[in-house]
Amino acid sequence: MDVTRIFERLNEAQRRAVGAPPGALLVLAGAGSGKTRVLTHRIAWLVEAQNVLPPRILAVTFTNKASREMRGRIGKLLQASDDGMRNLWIGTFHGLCHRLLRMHFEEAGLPKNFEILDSDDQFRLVRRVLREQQLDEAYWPPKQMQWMINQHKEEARRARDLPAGEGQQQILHRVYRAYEETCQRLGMVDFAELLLRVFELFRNNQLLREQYQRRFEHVLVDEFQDTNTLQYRWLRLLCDAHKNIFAVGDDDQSIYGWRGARIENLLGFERDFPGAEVIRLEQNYRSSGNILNAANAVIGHNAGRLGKTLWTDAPAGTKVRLYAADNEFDEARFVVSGIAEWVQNGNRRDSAALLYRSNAQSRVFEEQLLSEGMPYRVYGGLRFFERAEIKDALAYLRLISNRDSDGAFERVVNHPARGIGAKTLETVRRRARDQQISMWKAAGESDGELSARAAGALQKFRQLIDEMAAAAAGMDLADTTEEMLARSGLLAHFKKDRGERGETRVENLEELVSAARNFAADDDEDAPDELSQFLANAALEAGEGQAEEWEDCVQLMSLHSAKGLEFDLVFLCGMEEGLFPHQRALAEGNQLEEERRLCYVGMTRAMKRLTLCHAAVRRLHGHERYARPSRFLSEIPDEHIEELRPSRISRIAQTNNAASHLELGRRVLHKKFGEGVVVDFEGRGEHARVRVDFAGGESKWLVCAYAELAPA
DNA sequence: AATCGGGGGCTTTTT
DNA sequence: GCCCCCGATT
Repeated sequence: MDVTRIFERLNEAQRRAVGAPPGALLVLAGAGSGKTRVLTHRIAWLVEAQNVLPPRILAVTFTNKASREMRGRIGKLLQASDDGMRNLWIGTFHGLCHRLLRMHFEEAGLPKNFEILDSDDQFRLVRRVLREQQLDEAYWPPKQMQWMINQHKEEARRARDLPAGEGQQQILHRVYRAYEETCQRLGMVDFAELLLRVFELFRNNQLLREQYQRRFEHVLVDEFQDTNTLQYRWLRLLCDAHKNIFAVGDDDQSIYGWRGARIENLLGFERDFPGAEVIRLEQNYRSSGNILNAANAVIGHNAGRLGKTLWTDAPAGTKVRLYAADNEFDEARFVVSGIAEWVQNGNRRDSAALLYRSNAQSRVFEEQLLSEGMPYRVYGGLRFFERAEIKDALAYLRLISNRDSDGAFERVVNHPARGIGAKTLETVRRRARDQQISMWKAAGESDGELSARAAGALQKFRQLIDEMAAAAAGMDLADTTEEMLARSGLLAHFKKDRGERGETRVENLEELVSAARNFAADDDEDAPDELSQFLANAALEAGEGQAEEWEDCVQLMSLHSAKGLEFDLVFLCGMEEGLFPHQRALAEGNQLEEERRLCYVGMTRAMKRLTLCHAAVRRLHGHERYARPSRFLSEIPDEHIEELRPSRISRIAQTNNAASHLELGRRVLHKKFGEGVVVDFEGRGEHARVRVDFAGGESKWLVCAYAELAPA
């Protein structure tokens, strides 16, 4: 056991964290401070220096990607065999809960073959429940109902825990209750349910709780600032006996408040775990000095931080560049030419990233990149297992695996078309509802209510699925998938769709076959069959946004997607008030700090060069908008900034002292014309003129020196 | 059953 | 202004 090997590549703070005595420990890990390194080394230290057995350790992450990466790094560190690593539980909250529920489905009150609903499946089920409850979707938007249900679940509230309520409340609760009942009846588990079930299981079952509290003697959590209420309660329950929790997070990088993440979990850690130690990792190994200091200055404007100041040994490097574009096209031209130059200087394209606040901004950049012939990759959008054709194929597989899967039945019973129309389905649906049976079973009953043709079509469909299932029994997963694609007519359906869209869909379906071929199922004796595992995996891990792209590409993504990544060259675009910080965040009032954290996250992605851009004019929602530069820009001290082109906006002020309050987008008041907005300017000194769009619809050029424009 | 067009909406995302 | 969804139309 060579403990020095574990410590030798760590700095002082990292060592303190890795070698801390058991107990509650909060590691505040700044951007680029070696967070994953500390987590992985902590586990190595527990195993090698403390002789903790790997099955005694539980490590929780948020994304599959993070858990894969951690598993890989620990494997290398421990030089453990695959078998040794299998005993080490590393996974996402949802993945771990799924595993626990598979093992304890009975105690959790679930059928053995329970199915996982992804967000889309859940949405469809909610919509179905609404229809069954005779509620008008226009008044009760399924999206909002879904949100409401998840909200309750994340606070560990069941429908039965809610007061009866009145009016709207009463109906909401009725929907929630009906949704719960339907899920239970059909053996469906949505994402939040995975966690809630295990939480309730541990809470209500003392034996099991104590068993797992003993088993997982050491609990480690990554991205702790992203935990929601339920996840945090889940963790506390699990650690209740020993309080050995090693939580790593960064309050400054909390950017998911809008989806339930509670930064309070991090801020209140010392209160919830009395005697907890807090260690700060403040040495940054990523960015050069100017970039880091600029980012520090921005985040310094947030109140209510736990407090941390990152520093670096690295040289100051180039200053943060600031470009004031005329409009979004100018911005795109500037950015793309900057990347072209970077590439000409011998750098890789994929070391350059283009970051923005909202995905819609990517379009202009894409057009420019396309016209310059520069390969790029846009992150975001639908992921592999979320694509319609893939979900269609999965629905067939789900039916093969479980005939009672109503969601799957509804999705493909008439897709491709086989003469089973809306009327027939309505009858089947009603029958299923009345008798509390699945649609599959309802479709199999012949009570003479349906026309012979409709009944025949349903029988044919049932026969098709049965045949596919029978064939599947003697085949492996990939062959089953291939057979299903052929027999169902799905592949043929998309093949006759000429054009690019159909082509991509066929490619995706073919890709699904290779995904099935490469799928490594768990072959424990108590593991579910291969197909069930594949389906669960598809729900829990939606896969990459695009088929793996090996070409060296410029990276385009939202600021949120960029978290956790790093690039030599970063362009942070669209830094305008209203866009970033976003209008909706400003309107909500308390969300400015999260926007600022997002800015901090974006800036700290850059290793060598960071360029910030804003445009004076931007077309947004069909209107030209004149926006002031983001307040975040003015929060960066001048000493770290190099202005590549003075802003047109500040030029108005520079060229005309008398009109220094004038800038594009500013509301002004004119004695005669009333209130308006400054939309353009020209000239300098006493000749400076501005164009003002007045509220009455008139647009006028006014000479600043005479017009006496007052701020509105 | 596919296609057209009107209407609404329009921040960020993982599981 | 663009995109997606839904309903109506062929």
